[in-house]
Amino acid sequence: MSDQEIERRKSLEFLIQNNINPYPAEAYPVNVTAEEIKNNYDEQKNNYQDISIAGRMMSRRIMGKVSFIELQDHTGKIQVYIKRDTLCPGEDKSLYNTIFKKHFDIGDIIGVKGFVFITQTGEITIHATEIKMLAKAIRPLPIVKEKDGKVFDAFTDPEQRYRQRYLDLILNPKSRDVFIKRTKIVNSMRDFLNSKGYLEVETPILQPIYGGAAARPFVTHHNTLDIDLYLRIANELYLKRLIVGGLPAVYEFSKDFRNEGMDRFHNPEFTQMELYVAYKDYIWMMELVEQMVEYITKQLYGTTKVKVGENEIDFKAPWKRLTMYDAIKEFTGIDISNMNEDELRKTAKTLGIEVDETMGKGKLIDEIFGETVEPNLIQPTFIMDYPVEMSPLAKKHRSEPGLVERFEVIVNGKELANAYSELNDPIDQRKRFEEQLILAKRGDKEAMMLDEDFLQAIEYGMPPTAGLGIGIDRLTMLLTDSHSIQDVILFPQMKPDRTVFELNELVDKLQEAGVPSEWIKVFPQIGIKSLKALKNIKPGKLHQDLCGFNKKNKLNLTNPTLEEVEKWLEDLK
RNA sequence: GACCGAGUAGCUCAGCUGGUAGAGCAACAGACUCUUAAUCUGUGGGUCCAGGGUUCGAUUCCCUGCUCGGUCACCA
Repeated sequence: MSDQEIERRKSLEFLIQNNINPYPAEAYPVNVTAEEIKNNYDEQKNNYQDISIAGRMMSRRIMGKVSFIELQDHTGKIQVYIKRDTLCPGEDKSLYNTIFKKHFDIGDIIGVKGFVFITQTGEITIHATEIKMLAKAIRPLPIVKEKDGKVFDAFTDPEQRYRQRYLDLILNPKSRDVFIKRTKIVNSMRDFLNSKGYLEVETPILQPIYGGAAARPFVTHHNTLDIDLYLRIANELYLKRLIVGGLPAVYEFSKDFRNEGMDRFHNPEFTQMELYVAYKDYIWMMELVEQMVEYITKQLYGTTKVKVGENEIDFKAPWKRLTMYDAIKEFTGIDISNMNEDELRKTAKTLGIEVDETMGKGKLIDEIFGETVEPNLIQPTFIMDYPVEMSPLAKKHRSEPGLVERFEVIVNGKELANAYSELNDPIDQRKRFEEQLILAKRGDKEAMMLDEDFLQAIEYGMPPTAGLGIGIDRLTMLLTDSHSIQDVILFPQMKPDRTVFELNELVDKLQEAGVPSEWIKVFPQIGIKSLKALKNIKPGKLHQDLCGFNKKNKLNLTNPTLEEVEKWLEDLK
């Protein structure tokens, strides 16, 4: 424990001994927020003269008989003026002199009652008539200072920001803002879809057969049924079953799981919104997508223009539409629409793209597109008509052989959404699944499984349907100008910290060996933080270290005997 | 998965060619009744990520590991 933590625990004790509950149970009535005061206070009107507010004390300037603190609630910070003789009108000044000055700390959650005024330096401030401890913080908060919009000692370490998101939310208003925006984005998307009468549904996350996308799944096990289940990689096949069932339009905000690499665009669990509408096609869906995203952007910013990195992106509909072949032609000058596999391979090579013999026609086209076109599409663009080999769930193109009716939305060089005229021909669908099975046998770990139950469903007849998947994380990244997916997911996946794991393991073993808990706490402090460290230590040295630490730090613990220490080590083996 | 970079006080970071560490803020003691990165005086605080090696001696050099970041690869 650091000196500061020890000090705070002492303060905690002091409060308790002076009949001040550091964690009171009763509600604290709040009648105003920092933002409301700052926006609406008017010296002439003399409003906000009886306010009650609660929040976290973020900084403190003590000037003898007067102090200023910054109180932060969910809307922002406001300054509070604490004057000894206002707070303690009587003889007893201990609330100010002792309780507040000595035993309140930065990070404590407090309640303040008082009236608003403007200081000599012109800052809207609450003059406190009452302060109350609502929750004592016994761990010091990182200190961030600010002057004229410049931030000093900013809390920016990505590891801490993601592992301890609560600190990020307390200390970085921008981060808090991103997550508020994320919810607004989801809400306006839901409003948009509901206004059209579409039905929001829930489908299984645990699936006996995973499908609907090309990806490796997470596997889990159901004990009672004694079967393996997969965390869904998509919900497409379930939503389509609902279309078979006669629901005309269904959608779901779907947490999906993919057991693949992680980088700034990929988190193992992520969110997609999938939508299926009967009797529509992908042409119709393009209009819906551009309208929906335009609507969301307007709701969020009041404009369709958003700055993303160096670029200003305009989401105003309609968006540019290009077929995949035309897009490649536009960016390379090469028309690949009539090329066979060999010619495609040659073309790829001349463009400096690495190819190998296992790549089929579809894969080659995708590689060429990914290298030459995708990164260059900054403004929202529909890329239409993909090779059939890459899209086992999309309907064959109405006029172009070898292609399917599929589009992707590319924004800022990245895919944002993916949509098809859905394949509803059960014979063709079975054939496509079978082709996937062949790929799987050849070792493609992402090939789709044959879903017999799904095939059965569409054999009963599925109306022609347009389907869409849109990445909520990616959309949020775009609309909040976030560099990494971890900035738009509250608790992104992180590798567990090995040292924490080892420490827990050690504590468990020490408990088993009957070491008293007050002594267990000492072990890490004398440098023993893992079982490995304990194995190499001699009982005599351990005994010396423990007793020495006790004496040096005046813990006043009863020293164990050497025999006891020997027995602990014995029991650990 | 490959390569590169980072890990030092509660926080943000210095620390030269190896001699066991510094600053600001925070903390503690004191002064101060309108300050605002408050100020002024004084004090305490660190297995320099972990393990191993080279060395008389390692925070520093080398190797391995852990965690994070970046780039690329894989991947929607």
